[in-house]
Amino acid sequence: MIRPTAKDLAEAAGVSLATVDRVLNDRPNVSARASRKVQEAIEKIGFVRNLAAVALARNKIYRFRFVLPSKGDQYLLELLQRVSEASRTLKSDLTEITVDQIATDDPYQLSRHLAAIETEEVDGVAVMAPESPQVRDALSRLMMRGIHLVQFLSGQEKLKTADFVGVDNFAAGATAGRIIGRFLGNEPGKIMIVAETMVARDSIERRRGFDSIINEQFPHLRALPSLETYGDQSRAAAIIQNVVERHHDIRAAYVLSPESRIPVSAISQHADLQKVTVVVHERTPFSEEALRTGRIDAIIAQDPGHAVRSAVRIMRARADLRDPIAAQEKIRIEVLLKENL
Amino acid sequence: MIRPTAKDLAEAAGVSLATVDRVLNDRPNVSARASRKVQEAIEKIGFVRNLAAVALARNKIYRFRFVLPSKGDQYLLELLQRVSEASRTLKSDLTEITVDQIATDDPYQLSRHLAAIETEEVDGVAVMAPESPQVRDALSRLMMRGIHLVQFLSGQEKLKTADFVGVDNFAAGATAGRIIGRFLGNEPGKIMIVAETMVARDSIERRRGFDSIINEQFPHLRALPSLETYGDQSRAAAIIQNVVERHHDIRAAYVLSPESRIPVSAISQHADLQKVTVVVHERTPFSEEALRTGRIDAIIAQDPGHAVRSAVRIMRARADLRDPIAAQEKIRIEVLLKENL
DNA sequence: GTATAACTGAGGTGCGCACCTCAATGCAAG
DNA sequence: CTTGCATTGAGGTGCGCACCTCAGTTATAC
Repeated sequence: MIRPTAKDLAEAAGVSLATVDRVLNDRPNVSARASRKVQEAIEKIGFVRNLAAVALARNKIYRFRFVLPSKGDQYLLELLQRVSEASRTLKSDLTEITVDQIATDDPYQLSRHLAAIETEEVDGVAVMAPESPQVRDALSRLMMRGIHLVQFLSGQEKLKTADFVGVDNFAAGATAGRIIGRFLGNEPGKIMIVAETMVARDSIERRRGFDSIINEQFPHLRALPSLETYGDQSRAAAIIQNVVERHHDIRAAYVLSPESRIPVSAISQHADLQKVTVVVHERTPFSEEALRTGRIDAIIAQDPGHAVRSAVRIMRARADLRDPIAAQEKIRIEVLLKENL
Repeated sequence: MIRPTAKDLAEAAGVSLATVDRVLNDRPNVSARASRKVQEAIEKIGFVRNLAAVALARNKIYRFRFVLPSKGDQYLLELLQRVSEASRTLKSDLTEITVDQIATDDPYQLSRHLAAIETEEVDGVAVMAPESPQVRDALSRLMMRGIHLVQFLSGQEKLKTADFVGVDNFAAGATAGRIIGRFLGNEPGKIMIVAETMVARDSIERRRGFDSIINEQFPHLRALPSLETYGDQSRAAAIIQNVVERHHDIRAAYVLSPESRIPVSAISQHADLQKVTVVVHERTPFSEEALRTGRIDAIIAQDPGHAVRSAVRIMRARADLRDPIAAQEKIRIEVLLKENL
C-alpha cells in the first residue's frame, strides 16, 4: 500500500469510515472498544493524516493578529517588516495575518483594544506590550473568550495558560555580563548601564541577570546604577556626561533596551568613552553598522524573523488544538560579533 | 469575495478555467495576451493559490534523502536524531525522508552510492561528505540527472548549481578567533589548535578564519600549528603533552573539529592546562556539559535542527520549482556561553 | 420486559485545484 | 481556397478528508 488513507484505516480497523472520522476528530459517541481498534490499526498500518487534505476539507482560514507598539525605533521597524514578510508567505497557507499598532504603553487604551477583538474575527493574537495589571487582566479575558494568546517578545509576567515567544531576559542579561566580564579581563573598573526606561520588565530582568554574573564571577567590576534616556538624545548625552564626570574608570557600557541608537550615539561621541567595551541588545541596521565599525563590541540578539514565524506556528497549532513542538520554538539568545554577523 | 478561487480568477480575467490552469502551471499553448490577462486579474482580485488544494490535487509524495557519514561521535548522533525528528513531523506533509549512512570518507564508495540513487525514487538529496574530486563529479552527475542537491554542513567546494546549508567556516573560525582574542586580553601567549584531521576542508577553512583574526587583531597571540588526533584518545594525550612541554605559555586551546570530546578530555586532564581558555565547535551533550562545568569557555555552533529543516525546505522548494526563501534559510553561527545555552 | 440513550454504518457533498480529453476557433503559409 | 498548427473553452475526474444525515443496532436503566 503506497500510503494508507482513512478508508484503508477503516478497513484495517474493521469499522466504518464514519467511526474512523469520529475517532480521528475526537467526536462524541465512540465506544472505547472502537476507539482502541482504530488506534491499533493506525499503528499497524502506519496511517498518517494527509494535512493537505485536512486543510482543504476544513477549508478554514486562520486569522492571526499581532498587537505591536505604535512608536519605536529601528527594532520595531524590523519587527514590522518580518511580520509583513510572514504575512505574504503564509497567504497561500490559508493564514491571514494582520497587525494592530497600539500605544501599548497606555494600559487603558491597550486593554480597550484587546477587549474589542472579536472571537469570530481572530483565531490567535500575539501581543507585545509592557507589564501592567490592567493589561494582564485584559489578556486573561482574551483567553477566556477562547482566543489563543502568545506573549510576544515582551516583558510580561508569564501567564500560565498562554504561550510565550522570546528569550529569557535574565539569561540574556547574564550573557551580556559574561561577555563584558570576559572581554574586560582582570583589571578592575566600572560598567555604565543605560536603558530607555527601567519601567520595562525586560530591562529589569536583564539588569538582574547582568548583575548576578558580574557580582558572582567578576567581583573586581562594578555595575553602576541604570541610567534612563527616555528616548531623548540630549538627555542621554547629559546623563552620560554626568556619569563620566563622577567615575573615571568606566571600562564598559551595557545598553539594556532594544533600541540602542540614542545611547550608543551619545557614547561614541564622548571623548572619554572611545575605548570602552560596549554591548547592546537586538540587531538593527544601526547596531549592525556599529558592530562593523567597531563602535560596539557585541550584540545580544533574538532573531525577530524566527520569533514571528514561531508565534505564527504556535497560534496555528493551538487553533488546530495541537501542541506546538517546543524544541523547535525555542528562541535562542544570539551573541553577535563582527565576525558572525 | 472571501477568498478568490481559480474560478473567480477565470471570470475576472475573462478566460476559461482551462486557460487559468495553463497559465498558473506554465503549460504550453497560451497566447501572450491570455497570459497577461490572467496575470493582471491575479493582481486585481488578489488571487493566491491554495497550497493545500494544490498539494492534494497533485497528490505527490516528496522523497528526500540524507546521505550522512557512517561513523562519528556525538555530533553525528545529534544530527541523526534531528533528521528522524523531521522525518516524523513531515510525514503528514507528504514528505518522506530517508537516511543513508555511508563511509563518506571513502570517495569511491560514496560515488558509487550516489550513482546508484534512482531519479524515480528520490526528489532531493542532502549530502554531508568531505571534499574530493571524485565526489564532486558524482554530485554533479546527480544533479544532471535532475535530482536536487543540497550540500549539507560539509566542507565541499560549493557547486554553483547546488544549494548549500551550513555556515561559512571561515567566518566561524574568525568568530572563534575573536572570542579567544578578546577573552585572553592583552597579555601575550600561545594558542593550541587541535583537530581530528586537517584533511577536512571545514577544519582548514576554520583555521584560516581563525588565523586571519588572530594575526590582524591580536598580534601578541600566536596560534600554534594544528595538532591532529585522528580520533584517538591516547594519541591526543600524547601530542598535547608534547606541545605543552615545548611551549610554556599556552593560554588557550581551539578545537576545530565538530567532535570535541577526545581533545577536550585530554586537555582537561592535563595538569598544566587547567586555566586555559577553550573554544570548541558544535553543541553536543559532551560540549554542553563541558561548558556548564567550566571545562570549556565557549562553543561555536550551528543548530543541527535548523539545518535539517532548512535542507528539507530547500529540497521541497526545488521540487516544486520554486526558489527557497534565502533570508529564512541562512544558518547562523551561534556563540554559546554558559549563560545562553 | 420496555424505554431510552449510546453507538455504528452507509452514503453523500464539497473543499480548490491538477490534469485530462475533445471539440471548436483562429491564424498563417502555401 | 485548403491545410496545419496554435490557441481556447467546456467539461469531467479524482486527490483525502471533514462534516452531515439518517437508519439501524446495541447497551443500559428502570
